[in-house]
Amino acid sequence: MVDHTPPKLKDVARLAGVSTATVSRCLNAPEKVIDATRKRVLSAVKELGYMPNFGARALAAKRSHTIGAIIPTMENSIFARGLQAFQEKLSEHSFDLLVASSSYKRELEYKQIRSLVARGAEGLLLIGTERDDEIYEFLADRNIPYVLSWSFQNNKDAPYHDHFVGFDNASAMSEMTGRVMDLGHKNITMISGKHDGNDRAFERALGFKLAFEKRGLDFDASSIVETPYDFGNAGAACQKMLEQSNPPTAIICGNDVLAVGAIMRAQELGMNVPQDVSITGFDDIQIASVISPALTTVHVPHRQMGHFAAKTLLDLIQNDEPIKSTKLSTHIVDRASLSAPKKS
Amino acid sequence: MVDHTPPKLKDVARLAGVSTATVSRCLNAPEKVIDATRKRVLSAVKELGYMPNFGARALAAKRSHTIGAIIPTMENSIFARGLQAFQEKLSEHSFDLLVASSSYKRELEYKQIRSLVARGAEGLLLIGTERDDEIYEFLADRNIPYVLSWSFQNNKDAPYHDHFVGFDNASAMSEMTGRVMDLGHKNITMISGKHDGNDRAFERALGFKLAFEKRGLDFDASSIVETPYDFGNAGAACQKMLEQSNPPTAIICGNDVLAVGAIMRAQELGMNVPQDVSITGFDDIQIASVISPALTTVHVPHRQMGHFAAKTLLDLIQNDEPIKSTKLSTHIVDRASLSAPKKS
DNA sequence: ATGATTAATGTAAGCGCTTACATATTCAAT
DNA sequence: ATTGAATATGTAAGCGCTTACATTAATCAT
Repeated sequence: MVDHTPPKLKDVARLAGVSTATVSRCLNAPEKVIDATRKRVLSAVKELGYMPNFGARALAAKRSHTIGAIIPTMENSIFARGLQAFQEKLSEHSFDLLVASSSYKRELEYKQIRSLVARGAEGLLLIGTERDDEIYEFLADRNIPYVLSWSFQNNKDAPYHDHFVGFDNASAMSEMTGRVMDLGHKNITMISGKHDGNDRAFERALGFKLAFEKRGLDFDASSIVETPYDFGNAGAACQKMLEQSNPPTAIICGNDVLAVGAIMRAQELGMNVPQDVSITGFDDIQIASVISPALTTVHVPHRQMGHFAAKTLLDLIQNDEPIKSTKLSTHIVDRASLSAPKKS
Repeated sequence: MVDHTPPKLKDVARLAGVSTATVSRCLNAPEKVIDATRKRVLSAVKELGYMPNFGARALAAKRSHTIGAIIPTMENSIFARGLQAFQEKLSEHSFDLLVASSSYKRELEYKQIRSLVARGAEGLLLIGTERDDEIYEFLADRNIPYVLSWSFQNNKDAPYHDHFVGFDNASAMSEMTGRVMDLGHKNITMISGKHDGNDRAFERALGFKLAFEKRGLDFDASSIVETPYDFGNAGAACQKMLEQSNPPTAIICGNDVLAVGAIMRAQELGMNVPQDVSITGFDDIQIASVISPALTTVHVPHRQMGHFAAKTLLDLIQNDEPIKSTKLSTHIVDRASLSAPKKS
């Protein structure tokens, strides 16, 4: 029968003939231990297959080497990619990643924030800004660093305004809308993701509106329709728009999934994209280049965002650097789903 | 200045006028405490905003309420979906999820397995079987439950043969290959993912071969080419096959990403899929239904797998049920990329 | 050589919980 | 009332580490 209790610090100390303090130092501050003893200790560690107990270590040192992330869902590839990059960077610095998903539910997110903090997360990655002040106060009270990602806002009054590692959804969408207008489209509508609890969706819709205002054009609020994040709903929204008496010549979508849903439906309805109707996306995920016609969309540097977010958090925790937002840039990827409207 | 040290169990006890033991019981075994006191304690907890310290709790109770998952990468949507489902189920049972990604690197995976165990993971989700016995021994030694997912094998000698929650890659692929043969294809090749460290890829290739053997057909090993997991490489492999003197009428791909890469390249080369060449996939991810022609592929119940894996692990940990494999079933989704070969 | 510094190691006091065990309280049955 | 079992609560000993402080060894200037 094998011994089922893992070796402890004390066992290592005994085998190496030193005190537990010395073993601990070997592991956490090797420079404080003379070469000869360190070698002895390390070989004892190896011989016993010793691994420090996390709970004990966290308790004694008040450090967990853990960072938490709460994302709406991993199934959305934009988050998955960012999270992957985030984790890679953390791993480089031997931090572990605790993941929770909120399914876009506000209360669930709060619960999870609290839970991760209670679990000793030394920092948090959060998506967007839509949450009660209470939560930001909680984080501030406990002195827990956090970054807000996939967003960027300039509201200097907000308690979190310097915590962004993201991009400006509104101006990116405004730029895309401007591009569409420049091609001569006059009748443009938008299929937007649900705004509730999702400031990215809201900001993108805002950007759409901004483009009209910037050019002094009339903006009709009913040109935006909100719909859940999937092909079917986007398709339905698209069909409704196309079947109006005065159908749009361009439909701007809040993200690539909606855009793909729209394209597929438009094609099912016998329309030609982009000749009959142009359709644009946002995010530049894999399907954007697979769909035919390939999707003209806004490229978002998801991986870069994950890396930066990790770096920022690590700097805050390890080097005590002050928090500071960083704004990443997006750009439009020209593909085939957007063209000038046909003359008629 | 606000108080920066969080409240402790002792503070709650003092405020409620009870001992720390009673508070602890209120939180962990409420039925052992009389209603009146429990109410008093809970209101004290709320008033102070108390949350138990994870490290201390883990240390004292020798329980972490944490399960670890090591997946090749979250960027692959098949894993992301499964992981999401896995996490949801864990969350229902108030277990937290610790995630690490191995980037398909064996040594990295070992390191992470050890690290997660040291962090007190009470169970582990692992992908596939390709690893040294040493690791399985380590897990057995420490008595750490684990499940192997995305695979299913019947090798009764393997130390892990009863730890599967997955599906049989080989027979699923054999079935798909059979389907292609039934349509009359004689010259069939396969684009496979890299086998090294990836038993799923290996098993799928094996299934391809099995289909030939099952029908007593000659199998030419050179009909399978291994290629990295991306559009470009799949496209290159596809092109090479198509430019042979005797090109295949059907190309079976080890997964949907490879299949999509192949389809796109075939179309670029001016070929018509499926008239000139049929192409099939495996996994049934989102792009499979977006690509044109829509991909005929093997549907894998990724979410179901995640749920089951979580359930299995939870049963092992909480109810001490014995480990037992469960085999999920896959099925072929008929879409447009596969048809009979054209007469010539 | 000698005391003063500095470097290496040891001693032991927690970190904030859980839980076995001891004690106090309740309550049914005599 | 009295006893005893059952129930509720309290006491205090760890859990396995880190680290301030004490001690000892090594180094150095004089």
